[in-house]
Amino acid sequence: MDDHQEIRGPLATYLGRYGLDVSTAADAEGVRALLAQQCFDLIVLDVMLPGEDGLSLCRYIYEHLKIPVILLSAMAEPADRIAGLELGADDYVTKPFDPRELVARIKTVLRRLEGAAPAAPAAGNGGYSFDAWILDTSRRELRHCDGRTVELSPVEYRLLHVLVEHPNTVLNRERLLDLTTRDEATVFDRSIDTQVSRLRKKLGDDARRPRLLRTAWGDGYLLAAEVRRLPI
Amino acid sequence: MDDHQEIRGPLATYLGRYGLDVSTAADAEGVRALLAQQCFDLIVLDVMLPGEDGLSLCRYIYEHLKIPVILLSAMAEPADRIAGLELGADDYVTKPFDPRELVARIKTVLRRLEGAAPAAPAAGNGGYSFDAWILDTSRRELRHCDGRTVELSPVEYRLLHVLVEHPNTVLNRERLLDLTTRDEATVFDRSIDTQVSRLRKKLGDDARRPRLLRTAWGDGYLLAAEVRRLPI
DNA sequence: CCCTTTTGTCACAAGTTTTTCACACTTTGA
DNA sequence: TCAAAGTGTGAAAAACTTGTGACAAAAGGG
Repeated sequence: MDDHQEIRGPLATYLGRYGLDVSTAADAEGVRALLAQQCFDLIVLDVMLPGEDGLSLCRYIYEHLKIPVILLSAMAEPADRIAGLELGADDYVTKPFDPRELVARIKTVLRRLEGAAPAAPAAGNGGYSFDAWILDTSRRELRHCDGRTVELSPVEYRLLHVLVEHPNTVLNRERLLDLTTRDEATVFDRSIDTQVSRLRKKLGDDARRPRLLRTAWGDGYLLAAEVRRLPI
Repeated sequence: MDDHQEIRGPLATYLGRYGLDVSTAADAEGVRALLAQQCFDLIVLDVMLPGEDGLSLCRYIYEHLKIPVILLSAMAEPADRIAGLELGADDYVTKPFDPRELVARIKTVLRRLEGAAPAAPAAGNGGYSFDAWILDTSRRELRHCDGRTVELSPVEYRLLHVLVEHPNTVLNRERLLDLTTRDEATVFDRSIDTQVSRLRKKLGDDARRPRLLRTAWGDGYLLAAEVRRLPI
């Protein structure tokens, strides 16, 4: 996750040789896209990214995902390093550096984390990520991987929650209504359509050609996405 | 725990000023003596000690005591740092260094540990920090990071305390009432709304678009912030 | 290709829920 | 006992949600 291909490629290869499973991205947006798709144990992040600042991304990761971050930077003053560490980074390595030292520092961070492993299950159960979205079930909000959050009404939230718990599965209207409406108020089928429409709009899904919240003609709807449960 | 009195003294004083409780020792034997007497959260260790090597002491501490260690050393080659980290050190700082960076690294190591550990609940009565605020539980007051303090009424204080103990979690009115009212006086739900409104005003939160004390429509309220327990 | 069925969307209104306020009642401390 | 601060209450206002019906668009079947 460095901004220079010349560094990023070889570094990834090098880390891979140490038994680490590595993915790389060119900029903050790429990192967020990766984060939405899979879980990571640790993130190595260059402070100088094109576009969004590495530091702001670091803060986001610390606050929302709790994945350890090691910051990389060229010519960092002590003040820069302090700022990075106080933002939630777990280490700060200044370029140029010996790649073996980076490996050692990665392992040190991971070692500490494993040692103190049993993460408290108490505070909320994290959430789900799918496509470029994160449904944060403890905060009850929907966040895009670019950082913006989208407000969801109670029914929209419940609807998305149901969909996300049954991804790639057709859910008929009756089922969706049962799972969505709180009291057994008799509502007619079509109200779900409206809610789907509203949700699609918030997800940026085009109804003509929906990518995520697809229509199962004559049957119901389904969320077409790979959903991951997030720890936290 | 540095071998030079000229450094050790001032450094201890400096660290003390950051709210850290510090003991010092001149050599490995002194460290071992201290370790036998009391518990430490973290040890800062100079590699070049008279007598027993700092590295061997570090290994001992890692293997037997599991107390985090930050190694200090003058003119360390990457190979030295790697060796130190692989021996179980949690960080390795090369002299000369900015003392503020050392403080930042100490806090980072401690934070990493706290986050993973099951966090002792009762323990300290220090306080909590969230957003730009500090809730001082020993003084029962709310301070902004710009220095000004805000007076809280008893109920406001209890409400904020509850929220701060369950951050990023939706708490319904019933729950908030249970945790907020002292005696089981039957109070109706809506009184919480009033208190929330009053608290929001003091936190400078706009009710139209609350940033911190958010409304979970149809459910309750939640504090949307990263909360940290403060030591002291 | 046309007709029927199903779905998408919109504005609107009804219904809920929340916010805020003044006021009365209670507690606290001098 | 009195004043001052705190707190619950009810009501009114504001904000927001959500079902509905109408109509447009799309899909499927013959």
